[in-house]
Amino acid sequence: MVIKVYNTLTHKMEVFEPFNPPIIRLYVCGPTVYDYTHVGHARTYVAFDAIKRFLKLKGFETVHAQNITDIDDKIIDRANKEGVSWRDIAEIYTNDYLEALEKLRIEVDFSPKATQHVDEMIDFISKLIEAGFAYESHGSVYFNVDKFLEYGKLSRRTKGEEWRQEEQFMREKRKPYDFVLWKKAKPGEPYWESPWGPGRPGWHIECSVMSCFYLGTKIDIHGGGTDLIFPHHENEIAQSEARYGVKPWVKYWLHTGFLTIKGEKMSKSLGNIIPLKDVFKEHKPEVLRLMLVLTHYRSTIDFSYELLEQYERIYDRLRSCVDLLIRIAHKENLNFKISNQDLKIAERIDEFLLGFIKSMEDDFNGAKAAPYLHDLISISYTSIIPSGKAELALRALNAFKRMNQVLAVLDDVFHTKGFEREFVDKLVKIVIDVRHMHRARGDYEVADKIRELLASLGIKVMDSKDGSTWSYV
RNA sequence: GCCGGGGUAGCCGAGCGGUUAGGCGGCGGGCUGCAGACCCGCUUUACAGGGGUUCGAAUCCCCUCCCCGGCUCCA
Repeated sequence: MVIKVYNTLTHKMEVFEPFNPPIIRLYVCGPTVYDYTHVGHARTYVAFDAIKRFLKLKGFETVHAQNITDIDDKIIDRANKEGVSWRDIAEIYTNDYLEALEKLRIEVDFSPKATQHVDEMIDFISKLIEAGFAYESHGSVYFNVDKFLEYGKLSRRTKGEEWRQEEQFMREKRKPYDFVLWKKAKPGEPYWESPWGPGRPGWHIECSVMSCFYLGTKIDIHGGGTDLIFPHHENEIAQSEARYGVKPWVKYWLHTGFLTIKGEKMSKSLGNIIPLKDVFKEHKPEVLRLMLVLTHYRSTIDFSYELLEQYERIYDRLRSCVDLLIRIAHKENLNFKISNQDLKIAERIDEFLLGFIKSMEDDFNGAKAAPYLHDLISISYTSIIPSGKAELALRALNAFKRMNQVLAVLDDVFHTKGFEREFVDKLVKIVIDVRHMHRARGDYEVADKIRELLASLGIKVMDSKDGSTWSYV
């Protein structure tokens, strides 16, 4: 089955055909580390992580690079304001970012830092000057946009007036829309030595340099938030295609929709930025991740804690369901005797898995895939768990595992070691049995106390006429 | 102003020419010592407004209204 993707470059849905299958080279524009990572960042990074995980599920091999911009005007400004070195600022927020990736189960193969690739950037810029695509002026270097005839093809801006950028350097630039590749250092600013004197790299150049350095000049997917289309990605294309003469340098440009707060974009001036560390105080990272993966990556998400709490319930239901299935699957009554009715259930499980995968094949549409996850949960509760049949539980678990390759919110449930799980099972069963003795004799005070104590360990006990079941909260 | 993305039942949100997607919430019921979880039923034949094309439109075309984003830095 083919995968379809929406390409910002062509504004169309296209059949996904990587340059050199089964390898897929993926570059995602990472953060400038001058402040805490926020939910908007998470949206983009989780979206691309899910896309990558889905491609892996489909049998592709992926190489994923996501840069860290650790030198930039904003970092310098912040350092000056706080009276600390720019390196300290970069380090604090780099750590915050890496921690966020880990919590959200985002796996990146390369996290290159701009400051570690300054030599390559200087070389890249020199080559652009040699080829006539860039010029030195007053100790800075600018890209000569007029020389790159296809400028504007990604953002579909055709008029020069729409390209204005970095206007404060108008005295040095030939055209208002030329952009800086190398920025001359002012006194007191951090700098690196270069053929044009002390300075630091411009913002756009690092992504061109690092993506080509780690992934080569034929990149399958390049992504980021929609706000990066212009000027950042437009400039990256100009730099890279001018430098290497390759076309297209990137085959598929993918952009994530915004995450807004009460309908408005997060911004410093509105003061509505929600840092991840705040979200994680009360909510599990997996809940946020589940919400983000089950929303289409291009649509706007109007974030609210109420919305997140909806997914919290879904997450709890999912977890309990899988947990119960695992316990059934571990029973020793496997005989693979399956009735016709069981077979029908098994077929439906397969249908749900297939539906999930097909939905993801359609431009990684997590929102379209979500109902199949719900169907799988539902059939587990209505048919599989009550039946207590390990054969069916195993089949459902297999489907959940596949879905989880993309979702990545159940890793801890699946990774609990067999022995450990068995031991905990037996231990909890003993406690529950003891509680039953109290219940049988009507001593509900002790029974409730036991239930309460188990709950404090994250173990939820549920009584029914067939005895008690339990699961992790 | 220009360029994008949208407006779908209380809320979130798929579908994008023909089988009442799904979830969340609410209400009622079942189960239960209580509670929770879970199950069943209802809320649900909804698609901004107007016109057109069609045997048939939430889906295509035209007009209007409204919301959000981008157009110096931003995931």
